[in-house]
Amino acid sequence: MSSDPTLTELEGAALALVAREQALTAYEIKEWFRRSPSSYWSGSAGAVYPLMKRLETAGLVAGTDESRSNRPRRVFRLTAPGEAALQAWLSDAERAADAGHDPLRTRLAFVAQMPPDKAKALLHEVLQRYEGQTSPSDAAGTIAVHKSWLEMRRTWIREWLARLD
Amino acid sequence: MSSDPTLTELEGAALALVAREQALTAYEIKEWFRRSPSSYWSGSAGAVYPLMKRLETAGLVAGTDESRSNRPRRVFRLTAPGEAALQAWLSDAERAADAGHDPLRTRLAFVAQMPPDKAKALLHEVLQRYEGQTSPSDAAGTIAVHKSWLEMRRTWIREWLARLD
DNA sequence: CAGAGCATGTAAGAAGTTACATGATTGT
DNA sequence: ACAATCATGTAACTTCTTACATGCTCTG
Repeated sequence: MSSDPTLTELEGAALALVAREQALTAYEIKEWFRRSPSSYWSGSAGAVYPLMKRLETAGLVAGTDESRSNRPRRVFRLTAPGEAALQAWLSDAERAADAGHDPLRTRLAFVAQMPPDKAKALLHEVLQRYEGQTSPSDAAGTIAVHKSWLEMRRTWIREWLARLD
Repeated sequence: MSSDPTLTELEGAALALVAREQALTAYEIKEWFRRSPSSYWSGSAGAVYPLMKRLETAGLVAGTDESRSNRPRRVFRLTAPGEAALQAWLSDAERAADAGHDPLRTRLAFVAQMPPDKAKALLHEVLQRYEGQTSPSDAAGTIAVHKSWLEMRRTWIREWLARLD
């Protein structure tokens, strides 16, 4: 940001959330990030409140004060420039094709530095942790993506377990 | 870091690289990160040189000055505590099970906010970009992981293309 | 009506990015 | 010998994290 129209991943996701729900407070957006299964979206107040201020300054969201008592309550809605920026961010194929950050993939890249039984134990434990995931209550589309992603990962891990034998 | 033994992902990967190659300079590590297919590992000097200094201060690598002329040249090797820290980092199942950061997954989570033809176009372009990837010259294990990861992703994307029809 | 925890922030610090500086080395 | 680029950093800035402050609102 900072007068550059390119959104960070956090900013883009926040914008997409506001678009989906029509109207959200910074707190609600923060909570969504916090509940997400990735620690990349840590959902800290120190990240989200300033982020929404940046988006508002950039004119991508409009905040209205909807306090119903003395406590301030700022509700954000998407603006027309915000909708355009969101579409550009969503359809950015270069970003979408990036390999991102994948702690398991990184460790597999160095699996030769581990004793084989430790490597297999690691993969088994990751599988178990995948099982233990409770699907967070969220929009149906988000849940479907996470479910199919988990399924893909399980297949991938089983393939590597077989390869390590 | 900062006297805490828990390594960041960048630190762990740097340590694993040093372990794999026996002896590396900060420059060589930086270049490895830069060539990686993920922009998460941007491979900037401003990240890697201070990082290696941190690892050395923490006693996880030992740097020796191997200048052969006036130019300084610092070569890092793994220490015994470094080996222990590396093994702990590699077999950290909690980190490995984290969903990490995945730009495509994030966009799919908000695919309902996109016009369907735009969504399909995005997935097709990501597939094309995957094709265009030249396998970076690196250790065989790293290449194998990236190849199988790409294959998994292609399958996943084709599944979503079918679902969007 | 007292305590828990909800909601809105801010402050200090960590870790990364881009951009620059500077000297060494290499190719022509 | 000159230019390109390799290699080693450093400086300023951005963004995120952790930790705190503060007042509101709900529940027993």
